[in-house]
Amino acid sequence: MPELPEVETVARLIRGPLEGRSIEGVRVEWERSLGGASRRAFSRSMRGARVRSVGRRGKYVVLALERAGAEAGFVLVHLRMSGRLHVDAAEEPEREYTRVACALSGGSELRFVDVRKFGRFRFVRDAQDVLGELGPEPLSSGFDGAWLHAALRARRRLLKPLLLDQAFLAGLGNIYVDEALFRARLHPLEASDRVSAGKAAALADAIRGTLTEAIEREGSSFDAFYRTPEGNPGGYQHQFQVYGREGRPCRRCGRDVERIVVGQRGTHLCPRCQPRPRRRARGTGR
DNA sequence: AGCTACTCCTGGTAGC
DNA sequence: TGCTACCAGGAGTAGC
Repeated sequence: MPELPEVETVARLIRGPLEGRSIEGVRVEWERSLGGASRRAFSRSMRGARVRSVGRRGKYVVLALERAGAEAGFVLVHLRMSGRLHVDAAEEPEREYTRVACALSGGSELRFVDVRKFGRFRFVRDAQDVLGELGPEPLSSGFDGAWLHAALRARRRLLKPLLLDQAFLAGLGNIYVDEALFRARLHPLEASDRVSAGKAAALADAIRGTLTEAIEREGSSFDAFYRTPEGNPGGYQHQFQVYGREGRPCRRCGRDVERIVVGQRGTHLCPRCQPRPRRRARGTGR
């Protein structure tokens, strides 16, 4: 599933072919991919605009648009489970499951392909309306052990659901949360406000390290869905320590990796490296 | 405040 | 072989 490293890879690879191109026409095959806008309104907003820049915030690919050199809104693409972006020559055969396509100057086409239809290809006037709700970027300079420790203590939540909360920290999904918690030797059911400063620092390092290494390998292709815009699978799935490895030996200690369910999410951990938290004593705190 | 359950979707797969 | 039932999963929402 595309998380921060996959989205970063996509943004980097479509930047070259997209920046500076004008949008000459749009085709909408599945209207709900637009996230509420009508085909007509979407078309009107897009047609004639030029792609000024391509970036990423959290799990969003962000296209900044301009008209006559002035800001003209943004496209926010969320790939969710099965979304992909490709820039193809217009004469290339149609891709199966294409939901939205934008014809570009120079004879290419930006194609949003999404088997499961959960992804979104939205036009917004003000990107901050959406991106402003997100927590900090884990690879930004402001994210470190001290920040994380304070933020964890300000909440009373289970670690895993909190790290998946995009308003808390932007960009992590199911895979990288499991990998980062393993690396920091923290159990996913640990209470956020019981994580020590030292453990929080280890977790911050684990998050940054996992994401950085995954970006270097162009993300993870655990299932058939994620491919880079060039059609290649990522390579980080070969580095997984726990995700998808239930019943197989922990690479650190040899104990079988376990799979539990936390907040309706499949969750992978080594029961020896990540010991179960002690139950909070009744009446503690507050 | 934070938790659970449900919804959106479809290809793949387990079970019969 | 061919059918059905169920599953994964990010995020939004409702209800407790």
